[in-house]
Amino acid sequence: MTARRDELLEAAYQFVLDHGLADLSLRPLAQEIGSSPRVLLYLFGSKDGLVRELLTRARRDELDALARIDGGGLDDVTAALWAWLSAPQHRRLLVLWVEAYARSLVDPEGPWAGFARGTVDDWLEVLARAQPSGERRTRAGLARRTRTLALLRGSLLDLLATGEEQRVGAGLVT
Amino acid sequence: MTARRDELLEAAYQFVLDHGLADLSLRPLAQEIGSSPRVLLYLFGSKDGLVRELLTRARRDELDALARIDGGGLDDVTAALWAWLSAPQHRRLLVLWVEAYARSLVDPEGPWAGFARGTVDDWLEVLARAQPSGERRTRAGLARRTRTLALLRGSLLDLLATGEEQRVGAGLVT
DNA sequence: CCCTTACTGAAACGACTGTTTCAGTATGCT
DNA sequence: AGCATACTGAAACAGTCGTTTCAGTAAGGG
Repeated sequence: MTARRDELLEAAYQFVLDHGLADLSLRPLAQEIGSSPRVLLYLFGSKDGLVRELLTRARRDELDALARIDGGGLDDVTAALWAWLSAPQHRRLLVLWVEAYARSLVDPEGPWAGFARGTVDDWLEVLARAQPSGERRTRAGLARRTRTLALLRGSLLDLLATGEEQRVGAGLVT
Repeated sequence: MTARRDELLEAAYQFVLDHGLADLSLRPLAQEIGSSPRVLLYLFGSKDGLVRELLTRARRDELDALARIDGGGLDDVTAALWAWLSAPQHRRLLVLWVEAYARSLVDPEGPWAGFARGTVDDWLEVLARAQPSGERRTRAGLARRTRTLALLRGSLLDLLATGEEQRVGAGLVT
């Protein structure tokens, strides 16, 4: 059911990937995706409801990518993750990701609540699965995947700001 | 001259540290700092002008901190930088920093234009000064400080989301 | 004393916001 | 046939936004 809802959510998601969340407002969005504010409110309850679903949608893209990565040790997984993070076709998603992350730091209320915290856990879990089960439960193992996560995300921030894939990539493998 | 201007900018800066940039609007801001929209517009030209100055003000705090750090090799400087980044009293500033960073990624127009790019350069330069002049100009040297920067910033993102200073700190020194 | 400079108050302007009200249509089940 | 369910359009609501207009005060130098 609610086929139209899914369809509009997908269209809105594409719109948000192009324009960001910060200045999102219902009338321009509705116009672009061939709908109306009235309908969006009917289907999603409120603007916050819509934004919540958009973030869930974005998280799904992220989790799908993470799920596709398996096998190999921590270094292999790190390389695979970086390949995904640095792919040009994912840039829009990752910028949206940074925006939502920032927003959830500033005010813990609202639709983005818990986004930053949740995404840390998602990624740490993926990295944990890449560790031998012996190392996984040690304090050193936790430290190592925390470090790996920091390295990946710091590199991502750099890449998104500068676009210098070569320099950033070289830093990662050093 | 324009003593009142400096005074109001400082007050507005404190306000923004508490409330973020995303929902900033003139009337509530003016009320809180004992001014009026009229005066803010007169002194700063426009809201964008005010935001520009606020970001410049934030960057000054950042650069002051960076300037106070000197001496020692790259590892010493990294430790000193992390001590500053992880200090609780800087958290508001760093959340504001992430917000401005994200915003400048989403739309390159507006007052935050170039913020992300500029801050990468600021930090890379500080790290470069911590490298022996021999290493500094090599490709490997660039890669190493790029990596260090990524590590610091990725750790910062983690810390701001989770507050788990111990785990994140352990990841950094591993 | 006058005139410039710095600053301020009150009110309005037009544009926009999320949301609501009231009205429908079209489809498909019973 | 009847009726519920899903969806939609147009218009209005009350509020906020950045900015402008018109008005003024207070201080300091010539």
